[in-house]
Amino acid sequence: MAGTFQRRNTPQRKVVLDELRKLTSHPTAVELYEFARRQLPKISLGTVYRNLEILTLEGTIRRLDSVGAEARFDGDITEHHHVRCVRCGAVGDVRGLPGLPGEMTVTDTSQLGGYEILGYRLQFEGICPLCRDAQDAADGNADAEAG
Amino acid sequence: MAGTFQRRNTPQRKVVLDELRKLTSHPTAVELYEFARRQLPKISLGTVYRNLEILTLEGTIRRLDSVGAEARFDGDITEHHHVRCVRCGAVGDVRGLPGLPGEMTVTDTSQLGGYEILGYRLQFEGICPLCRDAQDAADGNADAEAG
DNA sequence: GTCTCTGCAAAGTTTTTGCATGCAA
DNA sequence: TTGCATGCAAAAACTTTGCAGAGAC
Repeated sequence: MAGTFQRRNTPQRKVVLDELRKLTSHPTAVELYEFARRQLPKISLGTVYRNLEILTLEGTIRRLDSVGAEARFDGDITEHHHVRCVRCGAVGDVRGLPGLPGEMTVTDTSQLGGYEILGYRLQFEGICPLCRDAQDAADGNADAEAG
Repeated sequence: MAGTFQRRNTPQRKVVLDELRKLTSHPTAVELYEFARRQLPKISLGTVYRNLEILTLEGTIRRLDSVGAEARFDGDITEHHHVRCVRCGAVGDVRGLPGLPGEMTVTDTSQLGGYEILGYRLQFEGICPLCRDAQDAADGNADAEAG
């Protein structure tokens, strides 16, 4: 039966989890691999992927599929949503958004195509502070080109 | 300058768009390619990808990055959200959800990490009717194993 | 005739997997 | 000692791109 395997606490798994929890940047697997290599130079990308999958299935971390081409990972599994910068792809956190239902209970599935709803994710799109600054700076020079 | 090119109305582009609009299954590029080949046997997957990108940039169709590993596409660009089946990966539509804010206006960016918000997507997760049926059937035999 | 689009194929990117060995428990 | 996990590398899955010829306008 699935789920009855004995999980082992290897240094690789610990480093992957520790590094992910240290980062607030929602890194990709490859980015996390680079960080992990600083502590375990021989760790392989395959191992990083395998541990990320295990930790995701355990519910220890969260996988963000919705933020672009590659998956990103979040060591913070408390309730929150994400913003993705449409310019640079950075991902930030969104918490306690005013005006949003803290919990949505959907009992009428007739408008859900018969799906049984397990949960939802709110995914914002926007422009991060750094790209806003860059845009503001560019706007100062853009008027001449607009005509 | 970008955007000044004259778009041509090729049969390939028409077929890609027509097939996508016929389907409500939010197909992947490869799935759409299979459908398109029935009308244009020599169409290439690269052409399908290129046209999907063009149509997306034009705003004629919608690309769904948020529903799994591969991108899916939606020929219906009216306002609606999506449900993804966590079992089989199918994607359904969600419309006029009661209790949801039809439009969210977020002016206080302090809780958004300084991001300028452009929009949002609501992404549901659930179990589709087919997988529910399969689960119900399986539950009848699962009691013995639970103990 | 011009210039975008196409088919084909190669290559790029991201993720998974096979296998022999390593190591946590 | 047992068997899950690792490193390495090949492969799979998905998407993009270069190029010469085709075809829309």
